[in-house]
Amino acid sequence: MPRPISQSRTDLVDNALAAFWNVGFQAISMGDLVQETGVSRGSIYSDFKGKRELFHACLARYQEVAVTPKFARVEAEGAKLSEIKQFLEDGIASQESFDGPMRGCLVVNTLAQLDPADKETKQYLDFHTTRLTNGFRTVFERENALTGALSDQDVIALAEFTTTSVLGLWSISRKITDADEMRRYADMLMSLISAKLGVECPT
Amino acid sequence: MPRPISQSRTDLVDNALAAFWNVGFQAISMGDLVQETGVSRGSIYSDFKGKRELFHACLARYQEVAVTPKFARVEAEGAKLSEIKQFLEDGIASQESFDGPMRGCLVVNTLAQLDPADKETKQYLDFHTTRLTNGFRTVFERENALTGALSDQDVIALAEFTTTSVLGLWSISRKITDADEMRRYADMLMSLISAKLGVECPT
DNA sequence: CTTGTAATGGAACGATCATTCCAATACAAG
DNA sequence: CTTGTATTGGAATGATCGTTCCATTACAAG
Repeated sequence: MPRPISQSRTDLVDNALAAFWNVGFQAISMGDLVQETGVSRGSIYSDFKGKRELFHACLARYQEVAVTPKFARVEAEGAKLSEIKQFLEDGIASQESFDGPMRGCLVVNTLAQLDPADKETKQYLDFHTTRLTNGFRTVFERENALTGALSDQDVIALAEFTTTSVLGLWSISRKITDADEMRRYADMLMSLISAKLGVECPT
Repeated sequence: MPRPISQSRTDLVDNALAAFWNVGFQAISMGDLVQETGVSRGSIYSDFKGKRELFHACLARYQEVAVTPKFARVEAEGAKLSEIKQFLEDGIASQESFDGPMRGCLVVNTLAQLDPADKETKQYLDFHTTRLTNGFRTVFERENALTGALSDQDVIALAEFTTTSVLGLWSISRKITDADEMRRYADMLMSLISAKLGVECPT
């Protein structure tokens, strides 16, 4: 039965995002995508040039539906270390409650199978890491303004470190079944950052 | 010309390891593997049941040729924080001098595209992370014996954190072109660990 | 109702994949 | 030289892949 209910194309991207996230870009086929999204081959190819372009749309959408809801509080005016702690807890809780395989972070997963020649995909990954680092840095600058414990360079280095370290959390999350191990990681990260900044560790 | 010089099968695994590491398990084909290793299809399939089993042999070999040469000093009797610092610097220098695309760490790459149902491959990844955590933990215990700053639980948590954090370094290394950024990360990690343990940061 | 549009299900295509198979052949052992 | 074995290059297989194409059809606009 062709032409059922005309559905917004947001559905396509949202469902494709879930599929890419759960299974991986390389591992999932266009046939799978047709089934998972409920959108026909013809429609997918009329909206996107191919699998890769659809994936790019999903990477952009990932920021909206997965990153922003959790990270916006860190980017908010006046955010402090407790907002970073909450960001980590949100991510862990979200992974914990997700009914399915450990999917980790789409950006981290993509990073690991990125074709070095694929500059276009790389830009989406750069955006993500830059976003995290900027968010962390602004918070660290705000905290550091009170104590002046760190130089500007050190604040930036601490922000870059935090981003890298968080990527590690999502990397290893794909084989971790115990969310408490992730919480121990988050507590330790907060403890180390607080000590470096010379402020109280949020509880 | 069939049957040239009989080469040890170590060549097969070593060259296959390089191929898996550079290109990735999913992205590389058996045809590529035949070309990269110089071993015929028939021989590969007579030595290994298939692509997956060959990959497992490569994951095991990875420990010998990539991990042990760098991490053994951390696992050595009497190793201290300076050995961990050297381990990080070794990895960064190795990535820096490698002539080719940023390959990162084979274990981290595999983690990101691991089929959750593939318990067999998962064991090789578990081995790696356990190895790192144990190595870090032993060093931290040795350092902590001097100051007694941390509880046994905290020492373990710090070791787990360090492992996770290092995985993050190798994850992001695949898109980093500037080795100095990795060095800043390593310095910050050493600084944070030293502070937590209450000992001098190795220089 | 008529027309135009948008989306359908599914066939078709050429490429590539992992795997199997085998006749041909080089070398070691006798 | 003869035999046995290990390895070869390459054909063959059956499956799956991304992509293209299209007749069909539901719905909105007139």
